[in-house]
Formats: sequence, structure tokens, C-alpha cells
Amino acid sequence: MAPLDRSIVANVPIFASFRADDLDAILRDARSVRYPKDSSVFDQGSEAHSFFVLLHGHLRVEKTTPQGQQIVVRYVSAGELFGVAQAMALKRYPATAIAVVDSVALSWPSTLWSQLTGQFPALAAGALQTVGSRLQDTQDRVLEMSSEQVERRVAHALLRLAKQAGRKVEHGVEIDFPISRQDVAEMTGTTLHTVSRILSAWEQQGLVEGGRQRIVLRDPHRLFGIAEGQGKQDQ
Amino acid sequence: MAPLDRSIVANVPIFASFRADDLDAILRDARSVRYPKDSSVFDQGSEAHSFFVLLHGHLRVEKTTPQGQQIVVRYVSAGELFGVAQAMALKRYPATAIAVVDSVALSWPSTLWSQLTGQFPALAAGALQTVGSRLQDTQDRVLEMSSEQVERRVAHALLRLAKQAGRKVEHGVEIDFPISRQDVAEMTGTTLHTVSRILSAWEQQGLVEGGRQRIVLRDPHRLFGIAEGQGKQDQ
DNA sequence: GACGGAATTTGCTTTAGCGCAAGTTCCCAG
DNA sequence: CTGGGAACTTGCGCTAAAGCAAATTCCGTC
Repeated sequence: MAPLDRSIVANVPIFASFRADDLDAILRDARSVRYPKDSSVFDQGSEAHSFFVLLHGHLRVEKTTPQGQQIVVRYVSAGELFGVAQAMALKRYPATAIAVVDSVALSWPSTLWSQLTGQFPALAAGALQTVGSRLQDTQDRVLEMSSEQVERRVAHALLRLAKQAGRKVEHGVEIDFPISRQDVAEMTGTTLHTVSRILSAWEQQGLVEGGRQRIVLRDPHRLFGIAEGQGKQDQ
Repeated sequence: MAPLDRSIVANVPIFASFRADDLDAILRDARSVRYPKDSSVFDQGSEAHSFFVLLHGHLRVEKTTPQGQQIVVRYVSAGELFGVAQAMALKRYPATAIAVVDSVALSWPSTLWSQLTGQFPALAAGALQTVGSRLQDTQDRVLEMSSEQVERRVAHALLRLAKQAGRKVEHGVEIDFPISRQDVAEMTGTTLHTVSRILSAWEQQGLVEGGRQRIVLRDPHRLFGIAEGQGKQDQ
């Protein structure tokens, strides 16, 4: 295995506060792995053998019921810690992570978690923050699903995606990875039909621009208005 | 402040693995506070001054949108760690915690968190587990809200409540604190009307027994059937 | 022991958005 | 460049559950 240079994690927030030699020590146990588009990094229900940091690309994390119903839990972007099941005392991964574009991740054996956190308390603190902010996001999502109608939820979802993985293009912000209507439906608790209808309507009004697995926000500001509920009285 | 004896945390899982003298050290900085029924332990948006362990009673944790829509995030039972906002790098509490019965909690100043976790790594590990399992629960809730209809969600919610805070009574399991139809609605993302209708129907069938802020499960097994979707074809 | 308010029940009406079905478009593979 | 399948669109009918409204029950209080 080629030794990993610490420069590769320069943009990983969780390692930002680490000293150079500590970083080297941590990276000694890491492996860098390439995940081609549409391959899985880990699968729901399989043994939680590793934890990861994403270096390049984007992952979709999805969760399926025994009956086959599926949701998109979240998207992972470069620099994020993920797959920390072991740290939460889980033996198995509670969800599946799929690369939506060619991606690269660092991985460590789960067995090292307790050793590393013992040695580097900042790692435990960082993980707690990561998990905490995910908890916040998920609770906000519950609140949203309880109180907002579908159109507003979709608007919120798109704005969040744009913020997390938006790329400025000529006439707006494009979501920087392939995403289908079905994916948006699974993020917002609705059906691909309803998402398609909503996006079509928005496209009419010049709010977004669609395409096959492609969404461009042309007017994020007005979209924000819809997300906040100011969208219906004046239109 | 009276010194706290370590016996009072005998039933707190997060402290289970601690040595007696470490426990004493931790308890030196703790305060024991009584919260009468309906009083708040902390309020959404206020400064996260403390973190807590619940010794006696039950709390309802609720979250409100700027527009006033509210959900019940969860119920806290004795022995649980809560209010760890600071540990997740939050300056303010993201929700409100209300005592639903007279309750007692230990509290520590948030400022001690980093010091204590530095000194006792098991505390950080325990917090990570706590937050992790909450994240799991919340994600399951999203999955449930996306894929199940209201009746099944209510069944799931009641079964969870019974498991967490059920008390065996003559003809079933009673939820051991006052809980209104409105509360159940806010746990399941529906309205009190719908919950009332569902409970009335179940009462007809002898599945539950209602009352003012009171729910007794008379036939948890059949309720489980409904929760899992086997409830509709044979009835 | 009557009063007042909160909690609950229940009927009726309405509707958002789901399910089904039938296209259409677009991309990739051969 | 042609065929096939996946992604997407769109129309239509239906229903679960929300919204609205009005009783009714229950409990603590004065």
C-alpha cells in the first residue's frame, strides 16, 4: 500500500485541528479506495468493518424497509466522515452508501476506532459533532414532513442540495451530480410522479431547469419563497 | 449543595462502567434539581448552559417551527443522558424539554463537557452512542412517515411508548405518564382528530383502552400486527 | 357541588397527492 | 444509426386523512 500524504486530507474539517505528526499516525492505518459510479461503499445490514472519510465525489446514503420501501437518508460530499456505525455501537451498517459519481474514500478498520479516539480525543469530539448535526438535520426533516406540504418540502430539498453540492452555471446553480426525480421523491417522502409534476410546473415559471438526472435552479430566491410558504398567494 | 452519593446513579447506563472514585469526581460537579410537572428543563433557542441525566420521571422533548407547528421529538425516561447540545457544538438548545410528571435530573455546566470527556473518554463514547441511537430512531421515523399510513404509525408509536415507559396493569400495559391525543399526533405527524378516531376504533375492538391523557394497550400483540401491516386483510 | 376550560369524540366536507396507466423523450449499446 | 430500456411526463380517478364544526365528557377549582 502506498503511504498516504497528509496533504490529501487538507480539506477534511474533522482533521483540521490535528498536528502534522498525529495526522501521519492516523493516515498510516488508512487505505484509499476508489469507488466507481453506481458501486456501493457499504451495504445496509452488512458487518460494519470500516469507517470512512470521503475525499472526492458524492455518495447517496439510502435506507430500505424489509418491505422494500426506500428513502434517501442524505448525500455525502467530499470532506465528510461517514460509516461510523461502529462508533455508535452498531455491529452492522444501518444504511447503504452508493457512489453517484466516481468517488474516492479513505477507510479505516472499525476495530481501530476505540484505539484512535482514545489516542486522539478530538476525533471523538468531531464524530460527536458530525453525528449531532445529522441528528439535527433528520429532526428538521421530521418537522418538515409533519408540517409542510409536498411542494415546500421539495423546494427545501433542492435548496439544501444546491447549498451542499451546487455548482454555479451560466443561468443558475446546478446540482453537481446525477439525481433523478425518484431520488428527490425519496428525500421528501413523496412519489416521483408528484416531483415530476412540481418540477414541470416550476420549469414553466422559469424557476428551475430540468433534464435527465439533472436539476438547475434558475431562481433560488423565488424558490426560497416557496420553501418558506410565501409562494402561493402572489402566484 | 449537599454532596451527591454515587448510589443515585446506579441505574444510569452511561455511568455503569465507571470506577467508584471517578464517579465521585464527576458527581462533585453535578447539581440535583427537581422539576415539577409541566415545568420546562430547558427551552428551545435558549443558551445551552447545562447537560443532564434524568434520575426520576419523564420528559417530553418538543420542537417548534417559527410558524408555531410543533412535534414531539421524543420522551426521555430515567437513566438517560439529555441536553447535550454543547457536545454537538450547539450554542443553544434545539428543542424544549418539559417534565410530564414531577421529575428529578442531575445537571452539569456545559463548560465542563470538554474537560470531563478529556478526563473520561468513556463519557464521550457513551454520548456518541446515545446520540447515535437517537439518530437511528429519528431516521426510522422518517422512513416510517414516508412509507406507512397513519394507522400503522400510531400503532408503532404506542408500542414504542409502551416499551420505553410501559407499566403492567390488570388488563394490559399502561403508558406510565399523562399523554394526550395531541401528543400522539405530534409524534406521528398527524392530527389529534385522526388519532382520536383511530383510538376509538381500536377501543371498539378491544385493542386499547383510552382515557383522559391515558392510554392502556390491552392487546399489544394484535397492535403489533397492525403496525406491521397484517391488520387490514382479516378485519 | 356548580362552573369553566381542556380534552376528547364524532359527523361532514374537502382536497392534496397517490396509484394507475399511457405515452414521450432521451441515452447508450450494439 | 437503430433498437431498447430507463427516465420522465401527464391525464384521470380515488381515497386517506386533513380541515371544519359541534357536541360531549371529564377534571380541577372556587
